[in-house]
Amino acid sequence: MKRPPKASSITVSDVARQAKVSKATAARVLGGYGRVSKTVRAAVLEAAKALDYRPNELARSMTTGRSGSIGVVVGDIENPFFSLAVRGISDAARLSGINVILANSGEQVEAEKSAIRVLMAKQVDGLIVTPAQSGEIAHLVEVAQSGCPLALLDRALPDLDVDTVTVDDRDAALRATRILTRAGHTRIGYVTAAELSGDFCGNESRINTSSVRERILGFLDACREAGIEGAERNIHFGAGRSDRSPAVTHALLDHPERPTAILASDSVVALEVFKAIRECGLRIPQDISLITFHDADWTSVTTPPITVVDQPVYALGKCVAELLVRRLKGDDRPPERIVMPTRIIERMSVGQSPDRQTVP
Amino acid sequence: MKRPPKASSITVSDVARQAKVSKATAARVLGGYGRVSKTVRAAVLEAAKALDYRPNELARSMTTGRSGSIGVVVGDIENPFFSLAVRGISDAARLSGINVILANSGEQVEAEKSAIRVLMAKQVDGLIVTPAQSGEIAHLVEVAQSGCPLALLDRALPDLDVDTVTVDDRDAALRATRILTRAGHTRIGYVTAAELSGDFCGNESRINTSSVRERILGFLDACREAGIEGAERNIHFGAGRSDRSPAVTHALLDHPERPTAILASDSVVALEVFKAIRECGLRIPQDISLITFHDADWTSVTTPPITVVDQPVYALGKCVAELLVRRLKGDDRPPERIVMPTRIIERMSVGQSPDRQTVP
DNA sequence: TTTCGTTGTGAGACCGGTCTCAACCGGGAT
DNA sequence: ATCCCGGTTGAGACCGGTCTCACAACGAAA
Repeated sequence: MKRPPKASSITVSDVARQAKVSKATAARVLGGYGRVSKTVRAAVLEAAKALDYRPNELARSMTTGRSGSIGVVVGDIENPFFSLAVRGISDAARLSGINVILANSGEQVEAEKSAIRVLMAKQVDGLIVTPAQSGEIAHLVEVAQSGCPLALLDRALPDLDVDTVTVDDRDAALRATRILTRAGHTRIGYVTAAELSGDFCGNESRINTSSVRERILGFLDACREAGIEGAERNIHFGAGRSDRSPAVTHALLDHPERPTAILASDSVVALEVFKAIRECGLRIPQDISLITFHDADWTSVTTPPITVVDQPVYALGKCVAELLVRRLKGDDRPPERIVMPTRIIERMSVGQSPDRQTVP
Repeated sequence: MKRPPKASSITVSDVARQAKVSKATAARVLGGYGRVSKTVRAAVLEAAKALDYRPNELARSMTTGRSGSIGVVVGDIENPFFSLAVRGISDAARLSGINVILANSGEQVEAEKSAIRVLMAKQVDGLIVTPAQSGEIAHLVEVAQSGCPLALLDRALPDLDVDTVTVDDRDAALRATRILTRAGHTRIGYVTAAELSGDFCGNESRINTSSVRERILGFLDACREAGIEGAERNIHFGAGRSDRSPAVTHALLDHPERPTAILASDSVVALEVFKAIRECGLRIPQDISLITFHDADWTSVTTPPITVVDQPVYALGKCVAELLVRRLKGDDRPPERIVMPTRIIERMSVGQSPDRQTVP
């Protein structure tokens, strides 16, 4: 307070004085509430223009209790999936005159908690979160209970009944995997960036992120359907942007029983896998087939172009934002859980299993 | 104000009452200023914990005049260049306990102005902007004059003397183009997403964005150096994410005198060009060579992998943010203009000019 | 002419913090 | 015993808005 670094700005009182009316009246016309006579309104407006008055949103928020902004906590803005979703969110928000405060959790619950704390302290009117862990959601429950509208993006939380927008992860994984099994693949690897606390051992309750779990479930469904046993052992965690990532993917490919097909959980992982496949001197799709979630722009320009699960990412973001905005406006219908459909874009990265070709 | 939607929260006064001290004293320990005896501090802290007190940052900002957040206005978050830069910014900001309010201008000056207005009204402590147009900077000048620290990212503004971080665009373009000219290319196209108001006609003052202008200047330098005439005619604007983009790139390639080499101004444009080249049935690098700015992750996995100008994007973001934070802390050295070096990563997308091969 | 209702305006409380200022306290110097 | 002093505390102003309430002015209805 000592040194207001900004040039002390024009306040309602200043305008009121200039227009020779009371602060209350000036505030009425400037704030656009209550009734004012035409003449006075004009006088105030003129004074405001002359003084170049700009309202202090902070002060306004202070009394109204509404800040006019929502907080968005995503796993990783750099992931094209999230940047596209964020654009969907901001576009929808802007349409309602709301702006977005963005925070990155880096998929770390602690960072997520801290971001939420900060955003709440900033009095955001609502929150959109892609929860990093479905195991640790106390902080989210707390938000919801505090009455702050909360919406979940891309990842559902069974125990948290709030507006949620996801895609049909399980079904998508099922369909994608089927493409692989129908091409005769029996050793199929699933690679995800998610980290696992402890060992998987086929116990899906260990998987903390709902979308990851659903996809794995869909993957296993398809494997089971095709009579593939022990598919659980081919699920690999911890790929993605971490330092360990190359190690994970290479370990996968160097293995004597390496998979003949891989399903990647997002485009960042897929890129890593794609690079690793090249480095190992393997060919797609002759030696190994690849399908990935997210139709990232680059997937269509590789040689061969890659078969993908196309998620309506922008719509996903737009949709949560719209849901949240509706809440802000006072809608109190029971929470919705919207599941958006995905479609598979078949390109050239899936081939017959080399196993099948050699056997007959 | 009628209906505070949030459950009315615990305030300093509540804590004070519970701890049986005055509001002032409670505020002192909660706000961490002034002197308080150990015993009283403990009592207040205990009361705060019991009541689950959380400070209202808005109220705090209100009196201090500092909001603890900075505004960032970028052209397009979806462009990997910007998302990476934004991560650099947020990482640096977080280290200083500052958070980031992100806004998208979509490269539209009006949207940029509006975003800045909103951010200023929200009392951000500082602003990082990638100005969409170097011609219209009145709003930025105003920000700077109002005493709000402002820093420019990726694009310099000669007439605006504030902290600026850019890359050596001109030199980078020169070096990249030289690679092309030295491979014998004489018909070289430069493709950028930037829009031009009016016709170019070789008049670089028409180009509104500094980085775009610098690059074009570098490009022309190299062409001139190689004795190529009329290179100006091979500069193409308006590619990128717009609807017209495919038209622009195709028109370029369908032209009878189509270039034998292309320099793309960013990875989004390059991807568009890459696709178009494929669709025209042309081969890289035999029929046409390609270099692009920004070492986007996909550029290394295409066939062939693409030669790029590698900009230190993350560092760029981190650096502006650090510069800005320094200002916030009261540093009043004269503004710095930092130009970061780029390097060219030569991959496989540049070949000898087919012209040269046929002639001798 | 009195009464009522409507409309426009001003005074001042309030939001939840920060910060100034004065009062109070006990102990050491005088 | 008196004075001074630093440490501690409480009262209350303040930030820049919003909003309640009281009141004045005026025209219409009774």
